[in-house]
Amino acid sequence: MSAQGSKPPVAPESPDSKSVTGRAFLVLDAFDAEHRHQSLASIARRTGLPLTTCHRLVHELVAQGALTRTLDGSYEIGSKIWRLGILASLHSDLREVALPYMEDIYQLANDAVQIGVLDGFRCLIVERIAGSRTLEVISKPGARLPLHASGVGKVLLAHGSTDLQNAVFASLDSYTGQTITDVAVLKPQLEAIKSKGFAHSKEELAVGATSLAVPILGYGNKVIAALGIVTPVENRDIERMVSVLKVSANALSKKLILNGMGDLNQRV
Amino acid sequence: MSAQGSKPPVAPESPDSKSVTGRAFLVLDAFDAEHRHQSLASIARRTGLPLTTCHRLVHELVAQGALTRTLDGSYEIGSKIWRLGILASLHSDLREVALPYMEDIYQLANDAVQIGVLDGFRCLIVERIAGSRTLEVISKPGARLPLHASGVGKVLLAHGSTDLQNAVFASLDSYTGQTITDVAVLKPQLEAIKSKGFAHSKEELAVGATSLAVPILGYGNKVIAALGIVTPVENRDIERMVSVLKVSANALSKKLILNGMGDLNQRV
DNA sequence: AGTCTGCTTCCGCCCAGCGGAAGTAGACTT
DNA sequence: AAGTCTACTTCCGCTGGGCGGAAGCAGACT
Repeated sequence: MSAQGSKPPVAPESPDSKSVTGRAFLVLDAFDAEHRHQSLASIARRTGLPLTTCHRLVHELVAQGALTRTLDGSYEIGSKIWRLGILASLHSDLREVALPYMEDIYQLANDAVQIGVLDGFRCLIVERIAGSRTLEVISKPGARLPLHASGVGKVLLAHGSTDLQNAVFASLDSYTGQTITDVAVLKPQLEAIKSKGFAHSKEELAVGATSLAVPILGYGNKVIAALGIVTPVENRDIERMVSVLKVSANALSKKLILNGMGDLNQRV
Repeated sequence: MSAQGSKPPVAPESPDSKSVTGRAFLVLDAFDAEHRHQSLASIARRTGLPLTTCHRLVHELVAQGALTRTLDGSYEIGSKIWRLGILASLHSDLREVALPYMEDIYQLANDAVQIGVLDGFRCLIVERIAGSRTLEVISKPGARLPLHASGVGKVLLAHGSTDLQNAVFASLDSYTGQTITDVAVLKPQLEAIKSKGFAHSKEELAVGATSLAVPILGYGNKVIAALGIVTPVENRDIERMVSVLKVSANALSKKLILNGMGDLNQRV
């Protein structure tokens, strides 16, 4: 271990199949929006666990109610996990309080509105409002967007620790031709986001999707979340939309602090 | 064990701290709506696990993102559990589809509207709409109501297997003076619910809360959920409300089957 | 009959998990 | 300032639960 004294950029995203709980969560992590129903064999394949081991774990998880077996024999996330999940402050605090504010913005903008928090080296989308007209992007609740290629992500990255930034800089994956993969370009942009108070992302994550985002502050003016909109085309009236977002974000910040929710802290 | 050949009424609710995953979920189960934030010691106390063991488990769970440590040193459910939870069909299928129908009912009734499914020997509340005016009952999403003392619960119980019914009959806890604790009273009522197509519960779970509920059908007319309203006082116009509920429930049933979601099957 | 792929049961080896004991840190009392 | 809480963390040797290869079972496709 060295990496210049700062935390090496490997840290998260590594459930580490060593411990039993590690393996159990490897199994659970095999499930995502595209793989909500899976056969035992599929889980084993995706986790890399030996079939027998996987079989035992899956059965234990079913016994716990963490997984459920459906009629066709495949497995899916069970009610216990759902029940526990709604106890997370992401859901019962942030989401609950933010929704009305998000709806206000939606009324004005008619574009998809989203709110996200820092989760490891990604931006976790906590809630999203979108009309049927809106393009169906990859940012449903629960999605984890890259920090360097989305409006909300950039806000969190700009206000994040240098440790976080360095870790992200170390692997700037490209998604479209517009994705910023050069630290020399990204770094000044993050500075601008901090000074101007909003982030802008033009088709950096998906072609045709442009986004604007502003920070939401908690105790001690610490950035605890990001609020943003995603528009299908380049929005001409950036200034106006930024104003709308800022007003809502300020109100939301105050409301959160007032309700004693000014510390949705992540990080281990 | 005997219990007349049928499954003994002990079966569920027993995570069985033997296996490691069992213990891990014991820890997670220590969290509920009243205990969303807990200290390590509190978790150890509530689970009955030795402090050291609990300490190790909690740390592993934090490393997995299943728990998060907050600023004040206490723990709460982490983002991973939340992320996984929204993949459960309860959330992404039932809840999503049912909400519009529930809002329709809310417009007409202006009482709390709720939808629940069978979860073990309880009725799990999947979603709920309630105005600020509405009394703050115990039935938030994620709550697990007794089957014999709530409208939605009774619907599920009435259409449940005899195994389920016998298990429930074995322990009819009392919540108010109105709670039905006598099988001889409950049994005919369940029959009536099946024939009349709706359940009625008058202050059986909480004083001042009366409820009406109807079944939601899936493939093969199997009851997969219950839709109900909770009113603060005895609703004079029962007939009308039952009609409204039945119309919505029918429409919802059709929609669910149409979308290929006619099998939100629980049970191990 | 032959050969898939997918799931389940069996069983002996061994290391990961266990938890008592002891140590650290803060808060509150005397 | 010494004493005593309660809350958390680290250490370490013992052992039983987890491990996973192998083999058995069931259906589907050739």
